[in-house]
Amino acid sequence: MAQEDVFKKIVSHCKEYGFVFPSSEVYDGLGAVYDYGQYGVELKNNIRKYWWDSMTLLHENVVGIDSAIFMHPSIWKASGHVDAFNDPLIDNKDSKKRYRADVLVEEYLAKIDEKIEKEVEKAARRYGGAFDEAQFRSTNTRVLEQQSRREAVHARFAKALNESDFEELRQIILDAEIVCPVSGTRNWTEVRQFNLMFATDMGSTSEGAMKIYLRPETAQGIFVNFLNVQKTGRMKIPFGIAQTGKAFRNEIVARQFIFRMREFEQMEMQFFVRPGEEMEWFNKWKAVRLAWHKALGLGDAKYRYHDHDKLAHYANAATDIEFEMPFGFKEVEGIHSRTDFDLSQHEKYSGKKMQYFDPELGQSYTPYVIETSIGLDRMFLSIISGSYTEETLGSGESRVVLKLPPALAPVKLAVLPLVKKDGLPEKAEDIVNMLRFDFRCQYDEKDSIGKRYRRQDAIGTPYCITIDHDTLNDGKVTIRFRDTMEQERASIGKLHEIIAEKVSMKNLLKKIND
RNA sequence: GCGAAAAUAGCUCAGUUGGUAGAGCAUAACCUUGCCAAGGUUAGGGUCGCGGGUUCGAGUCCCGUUUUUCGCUCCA
Repeated sequence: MAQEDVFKKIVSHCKEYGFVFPSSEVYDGLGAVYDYGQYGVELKNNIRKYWWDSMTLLHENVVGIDSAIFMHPSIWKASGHVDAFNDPLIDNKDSKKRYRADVLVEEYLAKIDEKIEKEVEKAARRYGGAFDEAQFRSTNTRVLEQQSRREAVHARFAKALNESDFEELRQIILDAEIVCPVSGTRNWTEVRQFNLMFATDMGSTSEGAMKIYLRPETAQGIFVNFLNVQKTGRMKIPFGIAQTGKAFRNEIVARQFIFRMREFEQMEMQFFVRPGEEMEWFNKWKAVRLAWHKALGLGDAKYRYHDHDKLAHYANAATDIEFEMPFGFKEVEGIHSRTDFDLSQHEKYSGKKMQYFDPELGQSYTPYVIETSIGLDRMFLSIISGSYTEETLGSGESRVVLKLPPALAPVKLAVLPLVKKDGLPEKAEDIVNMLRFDFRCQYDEKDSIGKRYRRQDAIGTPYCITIDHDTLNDGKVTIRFRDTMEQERASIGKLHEIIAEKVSMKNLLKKIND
């Protein structure tokens, strides 16, 4: 079966069985926004809990916070998002390629510089030792001509950028006769600005309103609370702050189901270390995070690291953990060594000191930061993708089963009376009432037992408990296992213990260290 | 954002040269069977994505639009 077909089936399955719905579907949907359904929300909550517990229970020096989505607008200036998320873009209509308009002009200026240098080199070779470079630069007509071209463009360019005058920016590109490197034509669109941050107004009157942004990442809420947590929690470096929450990006292209959404949830941990020790911690967290993924048991071969060659402005090392989705290996988590960039920026913009006094070293410094940042929705998609299985049974029939890690499954067990008479439903209800406080249970008496097993398979319920006529006499039930379809008899009194062992978050967490 | 394709019931799809909307599965009720789905009877569910146009008449032809998928592009 082709990979795209599998992906389509997964998307359909998510909708048909109440995991993920397109947002606002009755109004034709809203682009790249999705809602989680009755089973989706359980799975998502369980993934979040797995992450949260692994961070805050397994590491005594990692604590959590929950910062607000609204933050002071200056935070996004300090972080670089206001600049980086406001690129002026221009398309070439022939090649269909998109460029940053400012980069096109900068490249053009760099080319003129190259030409001038070539002229100088040529002249230097020709005149040998008697060459007076400064005089050549100030008198040679070709150099002067290039120089004046460069200066004219540069002056306009600086002004246009400063005033965010995109019409002028386009005019500069046209006047300079800059061509598309691919098509070689000058058939350009307008220069457009893509603001990747969502904005809204705080303050109820239009005059007093302040433009604020919906956070494009949760990390900054941790950085600006760094000292609050350090001081009130008596934290000593190295320590980490974890946070989960929604973030918002006005993506130009948002696609591939819940892989890239405009509203999404991040699970981030910023770990503060001594300067100079960052690579050691970077490597440690790389290993810890991969172990967390692998403990889910979806298959070690489905994960790989992808080290970044090109680093973001704040990082001195970065790697992704990629998962093999139906549409290829894709990033689900990023691990970045962010240096002291963020804390230094906030110190600069806020005017408040963001330093830590290290009693062991007897000195103050701005800590370096290792970030682990994982997309909860991407994690959800990777787990669904890795769990979705179509099987042909011995009888020639087929079944669709979500082989979810039991600790993450939305429903832990289904209680099924073999027939809906002779007191079996009543017995089943008793068992549900006994177990419902600890496990999400479902009771189902409709249709044949085989059909009910298939329904539970489709939502990934790891265990089915079946009550038959013998149960009324010997107090034993059948436990049917989702993945193997094998069955075993067990007494009702032991059910809690057996189920707990298999679905507990604790046992999943223990696997991380194995 | 550009290009291409698609959109009919919860899902998968059919629907003739334009003539008042169909199937299977799913769902609900009752009966029957009872350890790996698809026995019987009955019921609910669609303004054919939305808006305009052509026509006596549009699910079907034309235009626009929205959403989705694929490719490009972008990705802190």
